Amino acid sequence: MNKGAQTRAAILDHAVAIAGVHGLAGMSIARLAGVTGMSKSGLFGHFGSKAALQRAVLETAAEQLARSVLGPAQREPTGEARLRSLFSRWLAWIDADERPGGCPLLFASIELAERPGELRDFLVDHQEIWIDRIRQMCQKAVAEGNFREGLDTRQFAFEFHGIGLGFNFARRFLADSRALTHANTALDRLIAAAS
Amino acid sequence: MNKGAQTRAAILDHAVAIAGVHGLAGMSIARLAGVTGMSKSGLFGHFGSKAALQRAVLETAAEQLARSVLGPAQREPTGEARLRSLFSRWLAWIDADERPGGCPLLFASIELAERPGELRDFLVDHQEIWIDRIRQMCQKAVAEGNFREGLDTRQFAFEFHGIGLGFNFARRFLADSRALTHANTALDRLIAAAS
DNA sequence: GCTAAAATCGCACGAACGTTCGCATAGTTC
DNA sequence: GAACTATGCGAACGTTCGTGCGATTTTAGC
Repeated sequence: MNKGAQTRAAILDHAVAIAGVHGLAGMSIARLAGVTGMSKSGLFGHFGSKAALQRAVLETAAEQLARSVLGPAQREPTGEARLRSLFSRWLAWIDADERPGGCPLLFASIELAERPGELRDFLVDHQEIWIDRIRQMCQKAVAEGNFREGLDTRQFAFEFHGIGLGFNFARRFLADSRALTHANTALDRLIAAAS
Repeated sequence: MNKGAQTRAAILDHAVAIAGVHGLAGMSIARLAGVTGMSKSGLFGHFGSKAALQRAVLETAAEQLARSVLGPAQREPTGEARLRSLFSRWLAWIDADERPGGCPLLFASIELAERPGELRDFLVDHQEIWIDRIRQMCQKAVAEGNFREGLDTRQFAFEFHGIGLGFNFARRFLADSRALTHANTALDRLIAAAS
């Protein structure tokens, strides 16, 4: 890896963390330069614009999510087991200490919900794909007989997603120690109703 | 009402809307002055600091929520009916056109999740009370025999809240037309399991 | 080890930010 | 209507924002 690419990756690691705390808009180049030990202009040169930096942050976060949540889950056996694996890895990703603010993509989605533009489009695409992945896994569980025939898989994905959002809120904002138990219980109930 | 209080209220109405789109940090005094037709300094004088303005915005939003969601629900008969009323009014509040960005308190909670301070404390208090209200209504439904004895009311409140978050996300961010149906189905399932 | 390219820096810019101030005007009270 | 206060404005402050540019250092290929 080039020196440039190397530096760029290091910058983005810090940037994801900052964006998780202060949001994409609150992630200023001066602050980012401070924590990376670079000059503003030196850092800026890697991206060319603030928007490009924000875009790179979202792409980095999406890659990290794919690598540490979706990827491992897809190596599990299909059906209910894979769904459960995805769920627990997703919660762990949200709760990870090294990434303050929980899931940066969730934060950015709320932040940009009413602000049309390239960044928002990227996020909508990502989140729609994410929810559809859940639906597909659910569909697979139906096909394999884990879940009952005729199950509304879209409804399942909606509720699955809602539990994750509730966990993100309870854990990161309210610092509720019971959040994990509640989320797991909710998933058990969801799966039981689907079986 | 004084001229001052009147103007202040008008400012805050606009401020809640702007905060719902751009967040508390992105709600600049210049922008707010623009939509209210005032000068920056004239507007600023009503609050004395940006932080005080932000605080007033949160208090205004909390009052609006209490007036249009919690209050009416508490005039319904207790038990399951009141919970259902609270739920549908909550969804309507999230989906209201005149308040872009959904629930401004939800947005602010995510925004300030990792930024300790007076504003965050206010929000944590508010959200804990909100979730506890759900729990209390659930408890009442148990006492009245709508719900089964021994029901975990905290768990119920967690799931109830998660459905609302899922609806907020699907409706405001993904613009999913099926969100309302999904949320209502999820609530039915939650209540059926509690009965 | 030389050289071209890439990376980084210091510096400066215009714009927007929150905030302050003195002054005019509008509202309220008698 | 006079006296007083509350309200609002315009101009300016110092700071921070994203961005551009020329100079300088570091890296990579021969």
